Amino acid sequence: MAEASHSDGTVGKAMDVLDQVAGFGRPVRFAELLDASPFPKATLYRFVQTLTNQNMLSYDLDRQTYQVGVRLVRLAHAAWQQSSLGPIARPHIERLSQAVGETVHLAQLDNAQVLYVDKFSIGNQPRMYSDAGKVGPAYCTGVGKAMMAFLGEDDLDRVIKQQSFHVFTPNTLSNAEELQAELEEIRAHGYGFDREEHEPGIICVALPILSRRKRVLGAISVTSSTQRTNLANLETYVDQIRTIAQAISDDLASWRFPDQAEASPT
Amino acid sequence: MAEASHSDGTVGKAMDVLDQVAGFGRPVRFAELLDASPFPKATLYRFVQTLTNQNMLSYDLDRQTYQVGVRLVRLAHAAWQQSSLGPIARPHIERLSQAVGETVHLAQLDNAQVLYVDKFSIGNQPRMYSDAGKVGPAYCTGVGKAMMAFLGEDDLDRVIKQQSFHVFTPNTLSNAEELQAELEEIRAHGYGFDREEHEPGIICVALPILSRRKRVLGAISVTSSTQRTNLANLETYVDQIRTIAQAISDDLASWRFPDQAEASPT
DNA sequence: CATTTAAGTTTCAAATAATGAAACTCGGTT
DNA sequence: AACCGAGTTTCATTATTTGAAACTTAAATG
Repeated sequence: MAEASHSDGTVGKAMDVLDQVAGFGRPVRFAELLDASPFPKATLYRFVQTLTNQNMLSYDLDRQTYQVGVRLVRLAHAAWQQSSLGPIARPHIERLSQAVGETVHLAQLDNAQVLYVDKFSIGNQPRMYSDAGKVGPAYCTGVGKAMMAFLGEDDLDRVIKQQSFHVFTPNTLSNAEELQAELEEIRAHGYGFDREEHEPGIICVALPILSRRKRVLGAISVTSSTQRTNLANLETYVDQIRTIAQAISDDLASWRFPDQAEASPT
Repeated sequence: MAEASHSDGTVGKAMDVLDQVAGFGRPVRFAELLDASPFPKATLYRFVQTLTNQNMLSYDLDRQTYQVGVRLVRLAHAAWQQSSLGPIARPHIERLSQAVGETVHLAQLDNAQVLYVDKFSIGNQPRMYSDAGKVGPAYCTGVGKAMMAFLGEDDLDRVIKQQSFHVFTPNTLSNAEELQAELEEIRAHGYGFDREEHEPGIICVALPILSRRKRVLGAISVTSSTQRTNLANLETYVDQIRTIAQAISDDLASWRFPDQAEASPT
């Protein structure tokens, strides 16, 4: 699952351990972590101790398992509010979702992955953290490709190198060349599709959210299923989505809070 | 705002820096951090660099400001799902909220503070991360007092020591003795109120969620305003809330995932 | 446009903290 | 009673962190 760079000393390593625990997605024993860890026993042990002290992990005495700690929820509250498009975009995507009668996703790039920052579904209430915070592959999602298409050359190269090109469906793009060609298309049209590339039956149309200086801030998609609709029909939403994307970008700029880097470092 | 223990080496210090940035609640310049930091310039500088590399912070090149990074949102997604009552409790509190027609909060203890893990309001859609992840004082909220009342003696002592006893309203309990007396009451009745102790006009009734072994897992409250209702009326919900609290506890136990420590460490 | 000042960045030897092999402890087996 | 595996601690070695000071911008001022 491609851990981050090992070049950041002790703190970087500790963050890798955090990721590792989060990756399990369930309470995990020390020995399980050890098996999957590049660190020797004593070293890993101390990391886990430290992180637990810090409430970044929590330890279940009875079951002797570690989990990601609640301190992160608190920090994430700040992160979502400060560092994401979430709070600014929310009213817009809500309006869009209601206008088109489909599910709308808002995503940003985190490392080389798509991070879903918000979602508005028709009908059911949004599921708090169970949707926001989710990550997915960039090379086979509408939002992922829409963002990649508008990255600068260096960033794009780095991001492409980090794609796994795992094949999920018959339509999944399976190598960098196919992806590059697709991105070229998207750049030309200004929008892109997900043609059941990640999940069978799930399609979407996506547009990037760009800053004034044409930096990639995020992306919005309108998602549906092949049962409900088709690509040609989704394409009719493009103008509406573009308007919303523009509105979000404008809001961001005027809320004195614009043009954040996201989608660059390391 | 009471940083964590300084006893955890490099990683602990780095986490303190994270908290500090999160505490600002807005993009912040290096110099601002430096002013408020115990660390010398070069040291703080390197921390901020490292955290930025790690995507725990993000840096806005144009404005030269730091913010909490999106990687935290990803981690929090895992934390909320794994380490909180959130996913298990959600259907229950939704049902409760609809039954009583009032806002329901779900909270856990994080350090000595109340951390709101979920919320269900009547009428309006929940505001994702803007509610979940919020923290508040324990000594003057219904959920806070309900949890404290059922802590073990050692834990309780530690938590009380960390309360600030800031006076928000004429009804705010302003010292440890008053609080102890109130907790005694709550222990006797099995539930507690917030009598406009935190915000004028806001009242609630709260019950703890206890594990089989009587450990404090969290708390639920039904919140309203003095305009809409009064304490006597809220009290009529106690049985319903108790049933829900019990149901959450049972679900937790059967989902093989129970009795986590939360509300102990440091 | 030369000068000052503040903010941010880099350096480097000394001080400190991290490292990990190995030894130890403690339940639970065989 | 010896064994085993999981978890924990030890300690000399090694590598990282530390922070005062020097340096580099970039902007404000005379």
